[in-house]
Amino acid sequence: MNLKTLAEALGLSQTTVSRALNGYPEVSAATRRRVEEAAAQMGYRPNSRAKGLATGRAMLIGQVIPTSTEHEMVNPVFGDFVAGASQNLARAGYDILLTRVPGDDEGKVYREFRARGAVDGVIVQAPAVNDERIALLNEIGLPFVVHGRSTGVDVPYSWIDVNNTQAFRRATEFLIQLGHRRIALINGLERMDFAFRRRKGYTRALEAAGLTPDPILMCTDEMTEEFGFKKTRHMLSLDDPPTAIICSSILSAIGIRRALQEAGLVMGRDLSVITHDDDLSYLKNGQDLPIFTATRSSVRMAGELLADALVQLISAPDEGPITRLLEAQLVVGSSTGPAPIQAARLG
Amino acid sequence: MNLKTLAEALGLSQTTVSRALNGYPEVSAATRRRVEEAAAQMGYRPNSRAKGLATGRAMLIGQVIPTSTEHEMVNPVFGDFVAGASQNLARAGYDILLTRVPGDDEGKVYREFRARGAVDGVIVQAPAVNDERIALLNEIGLPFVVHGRSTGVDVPYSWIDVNNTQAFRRATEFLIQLGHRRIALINGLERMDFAFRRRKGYTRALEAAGLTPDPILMCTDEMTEEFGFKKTRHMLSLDDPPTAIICSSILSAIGIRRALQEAGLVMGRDLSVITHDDDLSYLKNGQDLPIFTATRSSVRMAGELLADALVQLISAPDEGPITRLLEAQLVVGSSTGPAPIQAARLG
DNA sequence: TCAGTTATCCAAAGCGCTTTGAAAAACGGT
DNA sequence: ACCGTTTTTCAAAGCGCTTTGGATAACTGA
Repeated sequence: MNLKTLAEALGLSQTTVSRALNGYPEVSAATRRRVEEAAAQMGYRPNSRAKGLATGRAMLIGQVIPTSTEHEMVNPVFGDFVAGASQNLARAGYDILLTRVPGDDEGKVYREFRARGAVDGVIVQAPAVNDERIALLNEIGLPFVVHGRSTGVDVPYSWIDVNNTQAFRRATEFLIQLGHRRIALINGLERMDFAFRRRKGYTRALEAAGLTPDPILMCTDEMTEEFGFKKTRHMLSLDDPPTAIICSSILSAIGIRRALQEAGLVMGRDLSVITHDDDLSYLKNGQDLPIFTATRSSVRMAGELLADALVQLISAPDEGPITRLLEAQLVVGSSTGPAPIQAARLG
Repeated sequence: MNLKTLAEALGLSQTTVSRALNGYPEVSAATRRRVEEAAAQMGYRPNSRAKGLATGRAMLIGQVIPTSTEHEMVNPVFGDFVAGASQNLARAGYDILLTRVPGDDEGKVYREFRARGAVDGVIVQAPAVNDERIALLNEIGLPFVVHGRSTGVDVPYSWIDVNNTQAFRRATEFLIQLGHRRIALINGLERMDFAFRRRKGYTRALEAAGLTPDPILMCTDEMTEEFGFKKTRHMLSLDDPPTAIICSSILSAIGIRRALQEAGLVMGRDLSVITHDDDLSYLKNGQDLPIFTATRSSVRMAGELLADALVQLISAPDEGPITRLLEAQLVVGSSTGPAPIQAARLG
């Protein structure tokens, strides 16, 4: 069923049928209804590629699957993010074109997107510090929104980000107020912008309280469960172990919990833990009674906001970049408590 | 840069340039190289939509984001699955078209895919028992491969599945051999085919050992961490609590661990746990020293296999359905051990 | 040299839609 | 009845590619 046969069946021209279905005013109400009914009844849908070719728009948003090159790990927030994004993109008639990067060259994919006219815009995930993708996308003129920011890039671009610095600063302050002095940081890869900023917030809070950040208590890697486990186990074996840990991912926080369990320690009493919580649908921290004290920010909502921003950017490219900074919520659970007495005295 | 300008720049016809780039024999080696070099140098890429319109193929595979309608939860295996699938699809020149289902009607999306010619085939996730999507896709003639099977559907269709029945039967037998008699099942939603089959395997093993499955020890829901936690906590409070639990997801198994920790019990000693493990990249169970004894099957590899199968199915639709049953590996970790003495005696 | 192949290239049609520019029909006012 | 407007409809061009059916050029062997 294509436009031609539908038009013939109705005894109308393709022009009229097309206009009737696309809401143009140059068609009588009666004809429009007749066309719409026939289209619905015959299950007519305009061919995507033909429509795209004629209009010059793909109605597709490009999205590269965010995998770390180190361990081929897929970002665990990807599912929730894309669910949020595609929900709002769908409202505007867009679908997501998902692709994987062969090797390491995401820029190549973007160039190809552009040259092939495959997508109308892209969402950029997991920006690094000084991320070179932003300059590239600006250069080739493909509309894009970044999920996060990139420290060191000072050309204007559209982004939506969580205030990571502030979130981890507050979390650290919270622990300091509870009497903690030895506070560890189990962070993501610090060439990633979010991790870089979280460390900054952590460090600033320590320094503001007159504490010196201790390199022994700071580590950075891919945020797996195992990473949290191993690092915690190691830190507990130190001469002067931490009384609290701040962690960048709930998955690693689960690893922390496992290490504590193994050591026979009670989380929240013997050692306090605060984690960032992306509010993943399959790993809820609990609403009323959170397991972990956490800096919470829904990644799914971020997906929705990025989708809206990108749609707007595509429809009005000259209105300048869209930026939005989201504040994470500090939710207090049972994983934090006052610093153990002796530790507080020693500190 | 389009074909026309490229052809003009080369002083050739569009036909020749197109043929040169697509590897047709009717073009001299010298001309071909000249064309290829110019195309590379000028960054020419054929427009996706124009090419698709001319060839009648979209070079896109449809994929609906697998969210449960109940809790809007995105399937946690989705990221790894799609990473595997898109890797192998990319090799054959396909990208993934990702879309969300408005409301609950996935069939509507498939019909639209077909009518719009938006995709060349689809991957069907999370089949239920008697899944009606299979009949629909057969009816509308859209090539598809199912990730899993659907008990009760007896028309032929292509699928790739883990042998869930066998996996859970073996896991249950393993526990029985360790002396366990009170074995609980924390399962996924049993209208899902995989959960239905796992329960079958579990039940069969019990019955083969002369044990009667106890409804009190069987529960089914969305497989979150919290579900594992709450159910375990509840089961531990029973008069005759289980000495072992079989669980359908490593996330829920983590919840089980938390409940045990809370109750002051040691996993593997006081209570044994076996979980299914999809070998998620962000939640590794450990290779040499697995945390959980598990029935392991890589969902990423499943994605790769499904991609290959679908590509083949599209290129040779008449060769009949492709089916493949994968055996899960039983890996023994530290979460299982002999049944506690008194429980074994009582049982 | 010339007819018969074969290698090489091309003009034009077609994929299914939108959209421009024009024509036909309907309308309103005199 | 007639003319100027407005409403309604349409034919045809164009989006950028592939592919069919020729045409031309370059080789053969006699």
